[in-house]
Amino acid sequence: MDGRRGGREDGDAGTWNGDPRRRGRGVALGHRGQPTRGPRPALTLAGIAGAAIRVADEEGLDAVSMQRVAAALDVTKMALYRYVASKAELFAVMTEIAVGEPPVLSGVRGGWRRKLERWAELLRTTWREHPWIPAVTLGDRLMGPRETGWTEAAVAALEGTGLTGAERMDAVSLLGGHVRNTRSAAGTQPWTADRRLSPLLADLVRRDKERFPALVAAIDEAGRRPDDSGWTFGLARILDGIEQLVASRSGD
Amino acid sequence: MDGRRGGREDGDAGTWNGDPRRRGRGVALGHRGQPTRGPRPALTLAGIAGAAIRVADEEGLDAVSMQRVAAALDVTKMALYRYVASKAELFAVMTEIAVGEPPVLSGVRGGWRRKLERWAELLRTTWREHPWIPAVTLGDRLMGPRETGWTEAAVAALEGTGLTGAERMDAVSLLGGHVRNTRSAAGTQPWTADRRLSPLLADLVRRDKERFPALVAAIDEAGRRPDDSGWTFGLARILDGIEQLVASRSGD
DNA sequence: ACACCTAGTGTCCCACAGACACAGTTCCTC
DNA sequence: GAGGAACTGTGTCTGTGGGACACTAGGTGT
Repeated sequence: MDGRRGGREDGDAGTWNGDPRRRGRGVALGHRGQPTRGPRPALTLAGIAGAAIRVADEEGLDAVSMQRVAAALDVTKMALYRYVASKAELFAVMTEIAVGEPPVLSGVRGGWRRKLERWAELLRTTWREHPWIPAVTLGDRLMGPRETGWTEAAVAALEGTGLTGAERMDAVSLLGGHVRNTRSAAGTQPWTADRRLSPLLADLVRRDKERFPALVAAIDEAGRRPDDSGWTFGLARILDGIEQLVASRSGD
Repeated sequence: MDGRRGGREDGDAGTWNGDPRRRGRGVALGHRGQPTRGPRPALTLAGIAGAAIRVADEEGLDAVSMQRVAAALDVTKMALYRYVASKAELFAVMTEIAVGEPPVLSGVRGGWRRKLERWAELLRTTWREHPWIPAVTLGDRLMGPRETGWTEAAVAALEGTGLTGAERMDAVSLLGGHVRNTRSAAGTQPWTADRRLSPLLADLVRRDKERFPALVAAIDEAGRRPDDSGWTFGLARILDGIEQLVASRSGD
């Protein structure tokens, strides 16, 4: 089953050169600079990444081993190293493909706020389909052009607001960070743990009522809330904050 | 060197029972419920966690292997499993110890905003000393009592603001998330990569000026900025947003 | 003195990332 | 058309990691 090779998960993802200190040949996400000498490649970078993405989506990031991905393509693990210099690079390519083409916000009416709102929602949707993205995009790494394209779109939406360049970038960072947090923070806060994890922490909190009185009060008062409560709340707060800054700028 | 055992990194961290489905004996972060039968333990949970924390602080989280930690304590790797059920549990104990005692904000004058500001700064400081914490506190997991105590402190600061219980929790989540992001997002955004990583991405962005015009403009206008620019910006925006909500509530 | 519990050890297994040499392909050049 | 040259996928090997399990040595109750 699923023994198909390659897999055209994606047609053209631009010029993504992976780790250039290792591979001089023009490596792109598909056909590009094919050397004309040896046997034809049985795989494509996009196909490999696609298989890896499928594994990650279905079984989690930890299930993504070179072995596993290779098996899904009916190849040996070492074959993958012809396309990818390391597992880290595989993750990079996976990310670049999974984030998809950056959105076009010019069609969104209503000024920067509506545009950013839309941008954040789209990003959130994309990341929801690939829950492993937050974990992979953590720490020092290279960003691919599509990923950069997402940032570009958001920064562009803030042009003409009177914010400085640094402020525009910080604002986008802030918003993107919120998406990341609400996508990856399951269980990080006690109430989310309360909702989905063992009742252990809830026990701890409730048993030590005198130790966490404010928390107990808040939890009891909150009751059942929708899953995306933190998302909408934070989004509104952040945009309100930015709006206030924008207003103060145009008030000069 | 550093062959000292135990290590009293921490005196009393409360009742942290790790994974209770596995260990019935009263395991605390130090002396507690010592059985009186066999040979004296050569180690303590706190000592082990302390050694692991030291490794993580100095060489990064990836350097924390059972072998490595055991070696630092002059013990076999398997000896650690007498104190810890799994590596995940070791991480949990490390975190619980590393976050430290939650702050007391009652001494902070100036209302909830100043309190939260202080809270966030303290959290940030703590996390700065242990840069691995964001990575470890990601995903589903249990929160220890001290960690919960941090949340408690922040939620308590919001009492009397007119916010609902859910809003109080969401606000704290939002703030904590911001700390997490500005602590772990190095290289996640193109300009931070620009600053500290290879010039590769900067090249990409600049070479494709026509592809990322808004980004180029923002970067050029921003120039050199302090490292914590994103931090202070986001903090101010978030607090402004919360303040607006608080105001609207008291205006009812 | 003996039994019983307990702590650290030694040995084993499996999964994983990656190095490296090799064999089979395909085209370019003489 | 015959050899390379260049290249792709394979087989094999090493090192490192987490963890299971049986065992030995140490200490305390009866």
